[in-house]
Amino acid sequence: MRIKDEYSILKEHVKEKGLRITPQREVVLDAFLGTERHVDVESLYILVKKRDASISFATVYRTLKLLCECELAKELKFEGKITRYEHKYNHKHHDHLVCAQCGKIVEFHNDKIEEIQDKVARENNFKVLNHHLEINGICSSCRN
Amino acid sequence: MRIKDEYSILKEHVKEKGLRITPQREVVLDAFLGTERHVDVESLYILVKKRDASISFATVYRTLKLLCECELAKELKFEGKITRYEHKYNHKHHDHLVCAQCGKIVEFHNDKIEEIQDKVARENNFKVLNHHLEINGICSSCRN
DNA sequence: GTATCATTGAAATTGAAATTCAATAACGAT
DNA sequence: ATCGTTATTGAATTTCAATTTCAATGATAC
Repeated sequence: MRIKDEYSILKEHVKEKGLRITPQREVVLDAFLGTERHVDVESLYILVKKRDASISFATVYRTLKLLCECELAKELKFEGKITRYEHKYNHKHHDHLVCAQCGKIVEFHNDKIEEIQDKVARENNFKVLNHHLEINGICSSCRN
Repeated sequence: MRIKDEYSILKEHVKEKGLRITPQREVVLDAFLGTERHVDVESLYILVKKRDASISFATVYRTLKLLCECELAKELKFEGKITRYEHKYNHKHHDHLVCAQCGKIVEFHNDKIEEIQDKVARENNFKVLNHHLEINGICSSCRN
């Protein structure tokens, strides 16, 4: 079985839901895949507009929802910030360091933290669905 | 120096800001201190109303803001949930387990996690301001 | 007592996000 | 290709939490 690309994943997902791939949805997908990570809806909307000015905010929202459903995208809600979306396909789980001043986002992963989280959940008889760890601070550039 | 009680802390804080303690603010403080933890604004408003029906939503919001400023309260923004407030005075830092089904909130603290977080931040040249760790899952009652 | 300034409640506003709706476009069956 | 069905679209509206405005009121310092 070959590795499915993002387009096929979305196609399959919408098919399963009895929906369709449309030119608009393709544009939103392309724009999303073409961005750097952690894009917000507003910025993505602007990028989408560059490719097709007739596409609405609503369609961007709706398509992002579809992308999240099929795990091409992941919604990120940092404290006090607006919702962002990052690429999820072919990306391992990770947490984030966020600079409170410039907004810079650094991804990190730590097995030990994951492990302890699972342990804590187990001790409290919780079945883990997901977790959110966000460290807010000031990055080195902003400290100079 | 004797331990200040919550009332004195608020009093001092508003004084510093050139503001005043008012009957309404006292009622909101009392209601907040009298609740269980993790109260949302709506619920607190209802509790406040029981003591003084003339107090408005705006005053509850404004007073909660004051309580957060002087660290009597802490704002909690769990993913996809409305803002909640917990008692902060005389309470150690902790993280939360949240049941996705019944909303139950369990507090926990783990030194090792804190330690690793600091290490990760240091490695990335971030000066930590705060962090937010939230584990979402299903509690034991909801699994039965 | 008076001038000053914080406080209040009601209502309006904000801002992000989601939804409604009539018009349109795509699909499957024939 | 044509038809009927059903998803999709963009514009506008709505939702919802949260905040702010504003005129009236109340407290404080002098």
